[in-house]
Amino acid sequence: MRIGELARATSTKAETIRYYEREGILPAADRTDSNYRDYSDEHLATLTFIRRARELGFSMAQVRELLVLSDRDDKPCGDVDQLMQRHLAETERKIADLTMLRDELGQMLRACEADRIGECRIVESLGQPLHD
Amino acid sequence: MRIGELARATSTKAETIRYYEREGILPAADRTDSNYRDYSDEHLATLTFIRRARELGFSMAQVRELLVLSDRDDKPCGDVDQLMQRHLAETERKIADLTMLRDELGQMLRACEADRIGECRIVESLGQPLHD
DNA sequence: TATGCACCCTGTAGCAACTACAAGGTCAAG
DNA sequence: CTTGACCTTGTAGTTGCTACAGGGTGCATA
Repeated sequence: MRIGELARATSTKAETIRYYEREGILPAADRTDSNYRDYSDEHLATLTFIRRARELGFSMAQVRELLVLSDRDDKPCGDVDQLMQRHLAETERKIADLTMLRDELGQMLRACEADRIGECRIVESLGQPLHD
Repeated sequence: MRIGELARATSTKAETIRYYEREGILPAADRTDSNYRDYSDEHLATLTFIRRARELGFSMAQVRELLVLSDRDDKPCGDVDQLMQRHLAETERKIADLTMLRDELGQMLRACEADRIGECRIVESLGQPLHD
């Protein structure tokens, strides 16, 4: 299949596919006589894998690792599992951070509401020093 | 104060401060005879504001807006409030996304656990097509 | 006075992970 | 034979910094 078809099949832009090839994350495709890229079903599977992992928040470097691990038949589970665990922990940290952030934003907005008669306090509260 | 002192006072790298100046987000400082930047307390207040807003997840463009709004004395509250509301909503969306992600990662890991005797299923489940 | 060291200056290039052109080649339909 | 959709390469832009390189300044100490 040509790059456009692969792009549609994986909800990926053709430019992104070429970028993955340049980065060595997706193997280069065969070429037709007119120099068009000609992808196989294996390419489709690999790109699907890459996009799914990216969608799950894995970095390109992590996707690279996952691809190497998924290629090995000998007990890859331990390594993959570890990568997933680490990623899960990081995701939970992000959620916690964003939740604190949300609470802080909510507080600021409520402070503003409560202060309708007087002055808006949002701007002032943004001027408070950082809490390291 | 010189750039290093301002940097320490705001937990910001000097390079970042110069970057903010280049971007026009922090006003240029006076210069000493030896061409060193010489910052005022107002600069300190503005940079504190910027860093706090960035820490709260506002983009540079949003910080720019906030700075303009916070400079106006005439009822800026409505506009600031709206910006905050939008940012809050976006933050909540991100939390929801990450929570789904976390659940999915957790499921994959459990599938792997349950399958110790057989084969690891993480790699396969990563190969599933994307859910648009 | 010399020297060392911390600090400052400008300018440029790099990071992640794409995205968006520009300028041109290919192919099938009408 | 032309139109339009597709493909090619190469380069530059995005966001928010960060990291040099290669030089100048300011102050304490030997």
